Amino acid sequence: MNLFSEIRSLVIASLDDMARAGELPSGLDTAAVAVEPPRDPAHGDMATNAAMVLAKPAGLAPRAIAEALAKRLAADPRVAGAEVAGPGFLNLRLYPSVWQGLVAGVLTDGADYGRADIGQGKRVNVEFVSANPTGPMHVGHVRGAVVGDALARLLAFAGWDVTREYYINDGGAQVDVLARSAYERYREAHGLEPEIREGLYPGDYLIPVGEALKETFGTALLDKPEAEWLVTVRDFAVRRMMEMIREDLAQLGVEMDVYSSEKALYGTGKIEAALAELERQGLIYEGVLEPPKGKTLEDWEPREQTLFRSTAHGDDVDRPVKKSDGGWTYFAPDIAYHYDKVTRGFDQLIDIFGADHGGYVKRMKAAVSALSGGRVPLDIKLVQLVKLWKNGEPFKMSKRAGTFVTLRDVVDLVGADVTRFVMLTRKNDATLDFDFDKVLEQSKDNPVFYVQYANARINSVLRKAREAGVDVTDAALAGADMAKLDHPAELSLIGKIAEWPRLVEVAARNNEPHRVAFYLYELASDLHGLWNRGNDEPGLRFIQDDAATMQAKIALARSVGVVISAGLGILGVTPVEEMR
RNA sequence: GCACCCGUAGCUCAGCUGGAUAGAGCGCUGCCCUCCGAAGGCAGAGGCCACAAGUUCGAAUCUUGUCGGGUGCACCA
Repeated sequence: MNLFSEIRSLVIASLDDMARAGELPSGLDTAAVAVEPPRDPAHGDMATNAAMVLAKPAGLAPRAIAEALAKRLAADPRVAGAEVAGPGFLNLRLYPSVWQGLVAGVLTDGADYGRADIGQGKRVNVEFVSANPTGPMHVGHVRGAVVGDALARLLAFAGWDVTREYYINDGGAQVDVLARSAYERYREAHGLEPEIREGLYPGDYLIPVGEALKETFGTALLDKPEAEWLVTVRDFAVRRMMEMIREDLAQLGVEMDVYSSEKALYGTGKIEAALAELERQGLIYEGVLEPPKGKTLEDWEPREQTLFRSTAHGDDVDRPVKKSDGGWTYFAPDIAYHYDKVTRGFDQLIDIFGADHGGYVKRMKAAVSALSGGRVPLDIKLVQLVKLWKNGEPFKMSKRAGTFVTLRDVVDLVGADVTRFVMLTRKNDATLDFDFDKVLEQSKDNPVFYVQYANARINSVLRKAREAGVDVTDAALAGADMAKLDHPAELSLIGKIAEWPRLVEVAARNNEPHRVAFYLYELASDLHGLWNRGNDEPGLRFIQDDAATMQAKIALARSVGVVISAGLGILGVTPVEEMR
């Protein structure tokens, strides 16, 4: 059930007819022909730009095409009117019965209403969070986690085969720091004074790791040189951190399909294989980089390094893949990891990065472009900072971690549903203010509440109707006499419902789950608006004396509920039945 | 110095991958509130879409430049 695409099909078919009749040249590209809801309701129900898009390739005046197209469209039983307007817009009005029929369609489709197949089953890999396994997740990670997960749900709803993936950075120096920090806690567990030197991780969350080390290894690791315990303690601590992170993610309702390890790339030939592929393409060479201009590097000295010619794929400078001591740079395993994703057969890759990694985008895209021969597009979404506020002041400190606010701090204070919704009330590249007081406020300017409240109201009238003896199952409601929904305010609400499938497609095509949150707010607003009008105009209330009328009104309310549930499902938010 | 992101109402932000008279919430002004479900409702004022050129039937949206804010810039992930 997608009214806009149905009418678009009608427009395309009519254009084909015109071509056959010689009114248009044949073989015109109609890809840019759109059927959209007009901003101004006075412009009818739907507008198409067909005439303007085709005017130039057809060599005809837009208004001439529009006139001819209007004539054909007007012959369709769904079309009540087709008028040419402005520079060549074609405004369509549909018979109310078409809109009314949509309500039944929504109730029949149920949770599948709005589901799209623009992904055509293509395999997409969404990599997100990928927090270092050195501590609990903090707010900075939360937004990335929510955006990534909601995007994954959105793409699945739009017809992609989605894999959610977490890349564990367990191969670098920071996990050695973790090991040393955990070792001090291990000593502490044995009653020794821990030395949390500068540069180690001071958080309390390592205390239980120290205890666990003591339980597992007893005194065996005490008073030994670092070389003897480092690997053991590191692997142990990383495993514990990943367990903790999984629990953190579970608190948010995020579940990964795949965890990939950076460490697992070393010594397995995977890095060498990825580099060999680049080498084969002549993209690896020994060279010396220019020092960055305008930035003073006191210890700069020209050095010959192994470089990846990323400039051949759109980067600004070539990037080193080997350090001067011969070891891999951090970029090398990342190349290998993305090569791995490519070879696993994904048609499309998406990375969610923090905004501070913006400088990393071009080189990563260059690598994927080279390694996939340009076949696999990589989209990188940068997620901006979240500023926390509480009692009108910036909220910075955590009881748990000492220096940063953790995911659990946030979820404990406001709950997972509120956290998720609020994280999606800005587009990903805009900074977001997260005010602990505001997000719990029960008012119109709190979108979470406003949308949930709409759903609660819908459930409320459903309950009342059920008590009044109306069969409120979707199947029964779908059979209601929708002709009763003839008020402009009701038809306008149906119009909003009709936009849902389009919204899903646009949001998915742009990888922008926040659009769903904004749409839900608008939909809720329209429902509340109709509800409020019912205060003055009893005829617009959902609860009616006449059973047949009530059934139709309830069907409308329920169809809004269907969309709210589907939309919240994409955001990963549970719809509430009642406001406490 | 270079790259990327951003600049839309007093404030916080949407804006459909180029469409018609640019929207929402807050704040402000004026009315209304014994109404299915309270946590308000209706209406109004408020804009050179940072600025300047360009592309075309048409630009907040695309291109270039300027200004302003943020982020990142061998051998740390």
